[in-house]
Amino acid sequence: MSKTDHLRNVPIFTDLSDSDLTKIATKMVSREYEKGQIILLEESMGETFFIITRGTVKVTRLSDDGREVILAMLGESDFFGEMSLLDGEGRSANIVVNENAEVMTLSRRDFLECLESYPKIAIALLEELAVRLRKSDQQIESLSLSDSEQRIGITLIRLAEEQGTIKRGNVIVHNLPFQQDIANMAGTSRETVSRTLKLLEDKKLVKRDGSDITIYNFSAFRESFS
Amino acid sequence: MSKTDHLRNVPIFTDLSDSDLTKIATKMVSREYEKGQIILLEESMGETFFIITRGTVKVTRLSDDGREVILAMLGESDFFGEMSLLDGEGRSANIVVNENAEVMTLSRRDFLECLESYPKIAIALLEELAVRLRKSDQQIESLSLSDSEQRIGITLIRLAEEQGTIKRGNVIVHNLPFQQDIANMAGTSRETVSRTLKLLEDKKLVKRDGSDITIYNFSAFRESFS
DNA sequence: TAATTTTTGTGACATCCGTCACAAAAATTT
DNA sequence: AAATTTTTGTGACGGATGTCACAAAAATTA
Repeated sequence: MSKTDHLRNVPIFTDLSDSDLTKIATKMVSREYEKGQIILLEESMGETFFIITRGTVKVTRLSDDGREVILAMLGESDFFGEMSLLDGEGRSANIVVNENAEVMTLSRRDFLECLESYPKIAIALLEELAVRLRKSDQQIESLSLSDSEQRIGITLIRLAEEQGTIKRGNVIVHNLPFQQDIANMAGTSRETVSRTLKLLEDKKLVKRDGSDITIYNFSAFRESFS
Repeated sequence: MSKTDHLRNVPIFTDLSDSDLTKIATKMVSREYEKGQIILLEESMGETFFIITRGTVKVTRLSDDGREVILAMLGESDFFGEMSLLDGEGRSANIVVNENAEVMTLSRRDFLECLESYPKIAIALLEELAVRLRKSDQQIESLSLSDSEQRIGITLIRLAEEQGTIKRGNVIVHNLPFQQDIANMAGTSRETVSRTLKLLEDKKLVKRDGSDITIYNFSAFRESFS
């Protein structure tokens, strides 16, 4: 798959013509990272825009005492690094490689140039940020109002919507993150995740098989965790 | 204060020339709302962009059982309604008038037209959304990792940064929201807010006087609630 | 295969904090 | 000023859930 092809799959670039895509692609540099590597820390400051072409990463924040919050899991065609580029502030989150990843990078200069030359990109990016803001709002609500079972259910839904495959109304998520990561996404403890997953299985709402999980009757599942 | 003057204070419009501002101002309509009124519900869907010219509003989400989460408090020169306009989804939050408010509105059509005609607005709006996303991320972290005392402290900091006045290193916030609202911002209960405010006062970190509060040594205060 | 490390499961316990109840205080209305 | 409503303060209580401890299972390495 060529650089141009990868770009075409990225929401904020879909509106562009092939020739424009190619023009941008030539400015991008490919790079690989291994599981566990921290991508943004090495950069002195947010100076780069990244697009994931393979693998997955965690967007995290760390407290002083080492506890981790996972704000999002990103996969192929997702992008990150745009925030610091936009508002000039330093990084607000770390990016930790979850599954060996390949990314394409664009320098600050070139990124901002893109925004100015292609207004469509700016508008598409606005849409994307709006979507993310919406998701953040939902998460704030669920952290504020829901108990741990609901928050874990909602986390499963997020994972399913991002990387699940549908099969007759059920959704299968392969390679579910470790319980510790699910806990860090749901704002709870690893032990509670363990107990709750078992609970959901007892209720016949999900079925686990190794690192895969099947969510039965996904739309009903989503409904019940509103 | 004229419409144009109001516009000039709004971050996303500051880069524009006076003539451009006036052009936009003519398309805007002023409107008043009273305390307690819900602004967006009456609109069938997100079809309007709002700028606050007086008063304050709460951005909230409501659960089915009536509990409220306050995502933000907005005041003069802040704006809202842009999210639905950008991604076409329905409202994700309600706007409740906190203190009698006057707003200027722009129709969907005109708003999107602005974005296309003035790329500077689009880029400034991107910056603003980036800032909001950052704040959301911080809030998600604090809801995930902090205990109620810290969350309330952080909420006080948010309020102070938005509407506080500095006096020799201390910050005074006038018209502190009700404890119930602080609780809904901090993701805790009203009773816990009552007890915690007293605790902070006992620790000589703040001083209350009616509906005003003084935060002593604000930078140290902010530091200690990181 | 064996050894080691990582991940998961589960009991016991303590505690933070939400909820309920009601009184005091403050603000608002009559 | 009196009455009413709203907001705040505070005790008591229980339960959800974080933490600790350790075993079992699974994955990885030797």
